Order: sequence, then structure tokens, then C-alpha cells
Amino acid sequence: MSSHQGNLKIYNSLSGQKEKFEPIQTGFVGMYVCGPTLYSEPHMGNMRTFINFDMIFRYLLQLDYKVKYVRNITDAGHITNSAGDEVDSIGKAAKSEKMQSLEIVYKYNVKFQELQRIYNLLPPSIEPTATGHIQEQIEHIEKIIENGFAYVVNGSVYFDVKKYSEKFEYGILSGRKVDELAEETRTLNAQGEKRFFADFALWKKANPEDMQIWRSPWGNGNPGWHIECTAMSTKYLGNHFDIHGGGMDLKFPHHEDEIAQNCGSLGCTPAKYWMHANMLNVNGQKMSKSLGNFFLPKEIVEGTTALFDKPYSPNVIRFFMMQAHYRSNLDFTQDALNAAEKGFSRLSDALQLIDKLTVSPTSSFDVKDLITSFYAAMDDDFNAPILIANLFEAAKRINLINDGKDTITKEDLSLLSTEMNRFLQDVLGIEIGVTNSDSKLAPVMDLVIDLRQQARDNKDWSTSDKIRDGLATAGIVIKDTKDGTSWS
RNA sequence: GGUCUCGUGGCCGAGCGGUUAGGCACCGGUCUGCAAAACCGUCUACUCCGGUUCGAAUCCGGACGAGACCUCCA
Repeated sequence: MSSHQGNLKIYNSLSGQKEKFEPIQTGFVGMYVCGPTLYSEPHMGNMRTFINFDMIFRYLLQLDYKVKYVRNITDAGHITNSAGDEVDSIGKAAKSEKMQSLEIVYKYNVKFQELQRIYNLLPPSIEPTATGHIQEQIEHIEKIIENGFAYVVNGSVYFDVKKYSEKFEYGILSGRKVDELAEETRTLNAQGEKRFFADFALWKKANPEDMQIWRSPWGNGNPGWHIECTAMSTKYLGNHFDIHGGGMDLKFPHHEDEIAQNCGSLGCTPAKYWMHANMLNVNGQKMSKSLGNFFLPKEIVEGTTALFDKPYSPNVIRFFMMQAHYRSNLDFTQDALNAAEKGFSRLSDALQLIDKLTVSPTSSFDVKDLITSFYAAMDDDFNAPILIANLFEAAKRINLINDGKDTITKEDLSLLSTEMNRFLQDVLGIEIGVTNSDSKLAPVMDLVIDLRQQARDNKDWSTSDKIRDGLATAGIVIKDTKDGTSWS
């Protein structure tokens, strides 16, 4: 077991407090995160959640936990809206794009996989699909009915919240009380089949126009929205596992209903720790499809969104996101992104300098203390912003060593190098030293820079400045340093 | 209407009872033929009004403002 295990604290949405992380089985972690619904390309807000849980996954791995990370893919449309109408989002998209449901799902899954590569997300251990687990969903529903917490009406099955409340507490995650819910949503109670307005569908009878239909003991139909996560999480992680994550907006009803289903079928809550990542905002408002204030993860990398006048690299975006805590809102603005871009280059420059430093017999500062601070930051509920602040402290030290104002021993230097790289690249998932040098352009540039240096040596300033200005017009920036001239 | 979260310096964003968060910008300096870049340094803020406390951005109450959820949502 790693010496670093055992200090981790996680904010548990279930208790509303930071708790010491104690996995159910020592050394092992089971984590389930709600993945995308593939009826369109995931937007930047969706990506933030996945990036945050990727960071969490990565840190758990760094702590030497054996992590089984399950992130599902919702490829079955099965939603009922507030008026009780069927809104099969995937089927709807399929119709408008004149495709079959599975085509739609496949199309957007390819895009999602590409985004994961672009944004450097580690692949989960398993990415199960809803359509691949219809049988398991049906079995869960049967068990819930058997236990008396669900009823069948006209080919549909509903979860019986009132019955459930007699034995369990509905609303433990979202803090909602069944009695209060009644008052709150009185206007929304338009569904005739339900016994109680808060009951939710486990299985919905098929509509004639549905594109995807499955057989069940209750007739042809579609699984309810929440049951897929219950089926897949228990199949791959067991009845009770360590961490369940997802976006804040899934807390209610999705996660609340998952808890009810798990208790209703297996008698226990699915997860020990519930983690919720906060939303991505645009101008102070949640980025969402329905509001239309979203942009795509690829657009920002390619510079094709109207919101920003230039492209940003995926590394800069990840860095920018990591500067905010996963439980905080984050506003995407051009100024903030530019600031992150500069900050990131400062950090990455320092890291690239590390191998060129000269070592001394002693270190003038406490390197181990600094490294401990990296772990301490992440151990405190994955506080990546603090980690980054500490990495900047390390970057400053590196620069001071480079200037001869600080010293470091060989051992300390190698330790610092290892740990900085570990935290920036392996934990935060931010890659550094990605050179954009064009193989054809490089030798040409070497020649041009050489010619300019000659002119400078001859104090022929007009020629050297002409070269510099000419390159600038071509979009190439010359940087003169002590050790020579570089370009980008 | 109900439940909940939040309001930090020019901007982004940590902090959760006493100690410098950090980044970007600004300003000063080093370097440089000049410039840019880079590096170093400076910059001490917590919406407002009460209260608790030796001490509050941090706890409590109130006001104002913003946002999330209340069966589409990462």
C-alpha cells in the first residue's frame, strides 16, 4: 500500500461534509460516474464534469488504489417531461437527422471518443451502454416489484415512492421531503397513471412511433431513465460501492431515484460517497443545451466559436478548469482563458527548465515540504487550485535556482522533477513540452535566425530588425534570451 | 412558491475563526543594441447592516444581489 493512502478526504454530498475516505475494500476503489446521453455532441459543460472526474480517477490511481472506474453511455432514449409526455431525446434527434436511433448514438459516440483523446481523458475501466443491459434493468424492476415498491399500470411500471417512504427515506441525497414535494410541484402533476405525483417510471410502455422498443414481462416498451445506472453500477461494482459521481444537476431526481431503486431492489444505498461536480457557466449562467448558450469542446480548440477570438489548446483549457475547484461554478470568459494561457506557459517553462539546472551540495529550501504540500492539496477533497498554487511556488524556486539565488541538491532536484511531472501530467492530466515545431519550417528558421544573429554581431540593427519585423508579420515571434534565440 | 448554494482586490479564483493563496493585468527592477520575451519584486481585497468572540472574509441574524434544483440536463 502506498504511504500516501489514508489521508484523502472527500466531500460527500450525502452528508454534506468532508469525510475521511475509507474504501469498502482496502486498496480498491469502485467508482461510477454518469456519462453522456448521446443524442448530440457533448458541449463544454458536459466535458467539465468528465474532466473533473478524470482528475479524480487519476489521483486515486496515483495513490496506488486499484480503481475500477465505470462510466456509462446512455444510448436509449426514455425520458418523460414535466407534462408527462414522452420525449425520447435520441429518437427525436434521429428523426430530425433522418437516421435510426443507433446511428445517432454511434455517430455521437465516435465524436465523444475523439473528444476524450483531445482532452486527454483516461479511458474508464468499463464504458457500458444502456441498450446492452436491458435484461439487467428488467431484472431490477422485477425485484423492486417483488419487494412491493413498484406497480404495473397499463404496460408501464412505476416506482411507488409512498410505499418506499414507509421503509426508507426518500430524499436523503437532495434533502427533499416527500410531503413538501407535493406542495412544490402541484402544478406539474398531470400524469394520470401514477398513484402519486412523485412516483417515477421504471418502464414505459412503447409508443407506436418509438424507434427503439424492447420486450419485457409488461409488454413492449423502454426502460426508465434512472434504472440503467442502477443496473450497470451493481453489475460491475456490486450492490454497494465506493464512489458515485456525476454533475450537480443530476442530484435530483436522477441520483435520488437511483438510491431509491437500489434500496428498493437490494436493500442498500448504491454508494458510500456521492460526489457532484459543479456546472460550467457562461456569463454567470449554466451552460446548457436548452438555453442555447453552449459551445462545443472542439470549437474552442479550433477557434471557431464566436465567443472567443482565438483558439485555446486543450491543455490550457484543462489547466484553466483545474484552477477552479470541482465543486465550484466556473465562468468561461476570454480574459480568464488568456490569463490561464499565460500562467500555464510560465509553469510549463519552469518545468522544462528543471533538467538544465545545476545542482549544489545543499538545498536552500525544503523540497520535501513542498512536495508534501502537493499531496496535502489533493488529499483535501481534490483541491486542484491549491495544488496549482503550490506548483507555482515550485516554479518560482526553479527560476530562482536558475538565477543562482536558490540551491538544490541532486537528490532533491530529481525528486522535485518527478513529483512536479507526476502532479501536472499524471494527476491534472495536463501535458507539457508539446512542441509545435514544424519539421519543414524548423531548418528554415534555424537559417533565418542564424542570419539575423550574424547581422546582430555586426551591429547591423536595420537588417536584424527587418528580419524580426518580417517574421512578426508572418505570425512568428522571436524571443532573444541569454542562451540564444528561439521562435514560436 | 419550495429547497439549496453563492456574493473575495482591475479580471479569474483558493480560503471556511488568528498566519502571504495562486495566476493574469498594473507598477518597479534585472536582462537586452532597441524592443519583445523571460525572470525577480511590489500591490493586502473580502456586498451591506447588526451580533457572537480577545480576534471574523471565515460563525449567527437580517437586508440586497446572483445562481442551481423542484421529474430535459454533466
